Amino acid sequence: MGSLADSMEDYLKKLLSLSASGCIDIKRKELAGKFMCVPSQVNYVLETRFTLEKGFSVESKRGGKGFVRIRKLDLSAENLLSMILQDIMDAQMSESSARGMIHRLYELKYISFRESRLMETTLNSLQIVQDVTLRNSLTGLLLRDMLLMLIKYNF
Amino acid sequence: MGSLADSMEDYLKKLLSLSASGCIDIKRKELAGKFMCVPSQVNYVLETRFTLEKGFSVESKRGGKGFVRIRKLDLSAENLLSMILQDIMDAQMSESSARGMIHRLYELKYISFRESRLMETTLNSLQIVQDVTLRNSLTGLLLRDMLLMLIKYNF
DNA sequence: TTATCTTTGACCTTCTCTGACCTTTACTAA
DNA sequence: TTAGTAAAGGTCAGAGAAGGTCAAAGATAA
Repeated sequence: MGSLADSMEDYLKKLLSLSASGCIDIKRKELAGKFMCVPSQVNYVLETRFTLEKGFSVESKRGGKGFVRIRKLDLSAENLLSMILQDIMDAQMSESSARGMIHRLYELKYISFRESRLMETTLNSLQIVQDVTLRNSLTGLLLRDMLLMLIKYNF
Repeated sequence: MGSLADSMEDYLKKLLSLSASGCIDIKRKELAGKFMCVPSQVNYVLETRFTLEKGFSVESKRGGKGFVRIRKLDLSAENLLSMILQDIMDAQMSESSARGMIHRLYELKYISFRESRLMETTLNSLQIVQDVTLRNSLTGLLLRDMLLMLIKYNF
């Protein structure tokens, strides 16, 4: 069976999916109690599973009436396009930002899972290019062209 | 008589064939214990017998509640992808034959139109690689990895 | 005998989980 | 008001639990 962290992740995601607003408030200590672990374990789960990268935002308040609020972000199309535009404008497209972009495109359902894997596979294969400069330009070029293609054939 | 590696291979393949999902999770240390060998021997078996080329995918997670997951991929003979795979397994590939292959895959409905465009875009971008040998190896590698990916994430 | 395949073991990296200690906030008694 | 206190939540380093790597030694096959 999965780790405690995994179950806690599942539990929170289930709560989130059941909530109409895509937002839940929890008590750190209560949650820890329910899972019979130390409160800081909750932070561990939040830091590893509910990151911005993964499409969540977490805010909290300390002290009496404190809480931890978890939100499922739904990135708007405008946000995404502006981000991508920026990435493309920046001449240098690092491999990691390329991967981030691919992931976001998938999350937003602009590309299918297979398409995202196809794009990532390309990045992987490029790793055998020794010349870093060549590899980086290839990465940028590839992402750009793929995006243009996707846009052309109707996003 | 067979080596330890051979028996371990047989054992794992039997487990796989008994599993309805074609997927098993094992504990590296436990398996090593069962065969009275060091844990790294398990890695040796996985690396030599359960490769992507041989139709398996292996993923794992470290740390507490870690695991090694072995999947049997569909590489059956009637699978066109696997036949194509044989052709290009270790060879270089010219751009034109790569394009032909992509087109065939599309015609046979193994890939969508967008997917075919994505793959072709990659070939286009590779054109900036001057060194023909490098370019052809990259082309072969890319096609191969893309096919393996398509097989891995199964239809 | 040489080349290839197996096996081992020392050392490494990643992931989880815990506990001690810190900071912030609401409330309340002076 | 203000100072103090209790009740949250936050941080961080370290321990423990997997799995991974690599090179060298030991077998086997050609």
